[in-house]
Amino acid sequence: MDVVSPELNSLLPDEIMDTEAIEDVPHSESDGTAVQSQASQDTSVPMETDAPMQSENLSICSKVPSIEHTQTLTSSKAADSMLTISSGNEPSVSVSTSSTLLSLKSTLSTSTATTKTTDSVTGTTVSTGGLQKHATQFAFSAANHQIILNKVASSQATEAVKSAGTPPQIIKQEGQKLLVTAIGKSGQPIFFQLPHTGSKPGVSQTAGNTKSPTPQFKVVTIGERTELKPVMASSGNQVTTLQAQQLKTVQIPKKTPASSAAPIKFIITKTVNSKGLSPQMPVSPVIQGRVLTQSSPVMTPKTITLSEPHNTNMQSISGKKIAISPLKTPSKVTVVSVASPPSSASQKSVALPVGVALGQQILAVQQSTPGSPIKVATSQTTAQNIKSVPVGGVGGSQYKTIIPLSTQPNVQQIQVPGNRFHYVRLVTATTASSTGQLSGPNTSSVQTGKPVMVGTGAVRMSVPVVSAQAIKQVVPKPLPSAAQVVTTAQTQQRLIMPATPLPQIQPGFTSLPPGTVLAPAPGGSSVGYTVVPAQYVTQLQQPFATLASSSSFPASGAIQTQAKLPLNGVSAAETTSRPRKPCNCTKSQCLKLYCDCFANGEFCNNCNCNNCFNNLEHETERLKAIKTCLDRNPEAFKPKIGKGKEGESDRRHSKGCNCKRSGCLKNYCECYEAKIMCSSICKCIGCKNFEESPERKTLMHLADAAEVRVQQQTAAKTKLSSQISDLLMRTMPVVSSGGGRLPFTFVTKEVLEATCECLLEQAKKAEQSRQPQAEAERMILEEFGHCLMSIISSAGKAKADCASINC
DNA sequence: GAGTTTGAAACT
DNA sequence: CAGTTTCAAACTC
Repeated sequence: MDVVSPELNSLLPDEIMDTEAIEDVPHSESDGTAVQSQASQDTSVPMETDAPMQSENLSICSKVPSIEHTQTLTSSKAADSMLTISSGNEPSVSVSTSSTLLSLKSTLSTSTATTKTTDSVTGTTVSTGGLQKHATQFAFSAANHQIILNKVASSQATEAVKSAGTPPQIIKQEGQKLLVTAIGKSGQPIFFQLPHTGSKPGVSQTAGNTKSPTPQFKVVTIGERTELKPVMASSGNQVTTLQAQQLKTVQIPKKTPASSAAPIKFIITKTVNSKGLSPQMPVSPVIQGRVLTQSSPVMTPKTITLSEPHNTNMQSISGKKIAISPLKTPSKVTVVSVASPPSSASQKSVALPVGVALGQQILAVQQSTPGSPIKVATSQTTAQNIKSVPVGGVGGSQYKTIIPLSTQPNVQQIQVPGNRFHYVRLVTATTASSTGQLSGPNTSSVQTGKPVMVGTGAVRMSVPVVSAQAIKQVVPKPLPSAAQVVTTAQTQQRLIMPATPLPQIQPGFTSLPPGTVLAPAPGGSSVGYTVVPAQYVTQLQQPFATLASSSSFPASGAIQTQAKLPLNGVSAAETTSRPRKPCNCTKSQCLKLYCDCFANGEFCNNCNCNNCFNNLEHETERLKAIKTCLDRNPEAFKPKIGKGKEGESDRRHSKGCNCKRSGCLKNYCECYEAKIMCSSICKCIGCKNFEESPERKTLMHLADAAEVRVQQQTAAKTKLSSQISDLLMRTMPVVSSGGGRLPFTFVTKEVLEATCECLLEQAKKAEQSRQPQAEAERMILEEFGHCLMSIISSAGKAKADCASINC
């Protein structure tokens, strides 16, 4: 799910802000997508943070008739994290984790066979046994570093939990349950109850209901994060087989005690098997897991990923849109299933954004010191409007799901085709995971409540915004010496953002540049924010919608690791690679719009600038500069190339150029640079950048010709290189085989001179004997033949000698 | 790579 | 709002 704060929405380009495709859904049908913490009164709660929380309890309730379901959960252990999500009819997700180091890889297939997977590193075992297609629940338990994923009756699960001595937080979600209890160190089991039944609210699901709707989304983040993860849920009656395609993700970044325990990251994604698409086929969940990270012995962050492949065919959702109301009602989140046919319009998805608000409503996420459990309860009153709008006018339309920033803890970068700007969407793990399965073979629908991204893939996946400290650690250029980045083969750098309180600048947040994300500073709910450019996310190469926790967020410079989990079918490198010209600013400190990096809402990275302040180390100055620019021009950070008026070209410069000498046919001209023609709003002099301009045509023709020439040259080079390589490959065997050398290699200078002397001597001999010219030539040629034979003979002999030596 | 040109941004 | 200055990218040599 894409998230853009209401404030940022106002800054988004027209493409994004286009609300034509918005399908607004009445709030009454949103099934309680709102999520609000009890402490939501604190509007300054950071949107997201990886603050050094040792524990947290989250309760997200959707479709709760009354506040009674909104509870503040209390964790008895400092290291425990608990998140409870419940929707109206008691569908719920409850996750509680301890500091147990855990790596899990499991797969819950549709078959009844028992699957047991043991992680080779941690020995964590996940087994799924006796899974019945009709079973409504399975218990996912972990004890002593062992997670057992079983499909059990709800009662069994409850008993198991009780036996484990850890009262689980059970959130019933219509048609499914997800219950996770504390893992680990005390042997508490983890239970994931994922009932499939479409039973009525409050009714425990029973096995055998094969037609029950599949579990809805799940994004559960547990750990020491202060922000709450958005949870996508749907009401039971509206769950259809199409929704079975929903990807379900549960992220449980678990922060262990700072001493030696490693943070735990749970990433649980669940997607119904494609076979479940068939109405006749019972839908069975598939859970896949993998160990995402392994880090240093001191800190051993481990990630449990339970994922169910999501086989959503994005093609099928073309033309469908997730309607999200943009800014009108920021406190409302409505996710409309756009994939399903109108006939199945009954589908509803409930977005339960658990994300931390950015200076807005949303949950109050309290951060406690290590050892002090945090209690966070959220209600659904702060549902955010979400919209999906077509963006980009090139290469087909794309849709972006935008919801207020406040509801999403994760960011997802949006790249609009033809647009230099890069936007950050706050996305849930569910979103990220779902997009990762775009190529899936199935179906015609998109789960409700899921973000829909249709397009050519220009929409980039993102990385979660982590705590300010985390971001700061990996600030590319201004990286402080104390910063540490430790990565392993599967670890990921994390951002450490500064905790600089910036309350005085917060008013300016109402109009941040696009591509900027506010991240809360750790240590408090109202401390400050860090503006994180969208591009910065990719700079850090964190194309994963996973949230990691760390054991020590305090300024100690904790090492952060992030597991790599390719999303959207794109590898990390592919996802993160986005070429950008480095700036060369020398006087502006990269805090003025002269700097392209700054103008694009990006941090400078690998630039050639001097005295750069466009980084996290100078966040205060940067924010001030942003505010200054916005004061001067509220649209300063809007893309200059936007939609034109009716009947005009889709793309045109928003302000028009003012060229005087370039004829608008050089890159000095912003219109020309953007490969668009000047429009009526341009104030250029001597403009030649119009449709019928012969100069422009000539220039374009030359440019095309040059491009063709370059391509041809490249092809020629490639071909030549290939031929050379081929030739070498042919000759190499001759040379290398037997260790011999070709005869001609024996024709050295000395041999040549000797041969010539022989030939001359033969010529003298013929002359002295007064032989006819023909005879003389014959004698010389014969001598030449003798010489060649000698050379060949010598070569052969040397080869034989060499071979004998080698033997 | 240094110097020049250019036009947007910033400033007055 | 207009004129001027500043700035960095584009361009030229």
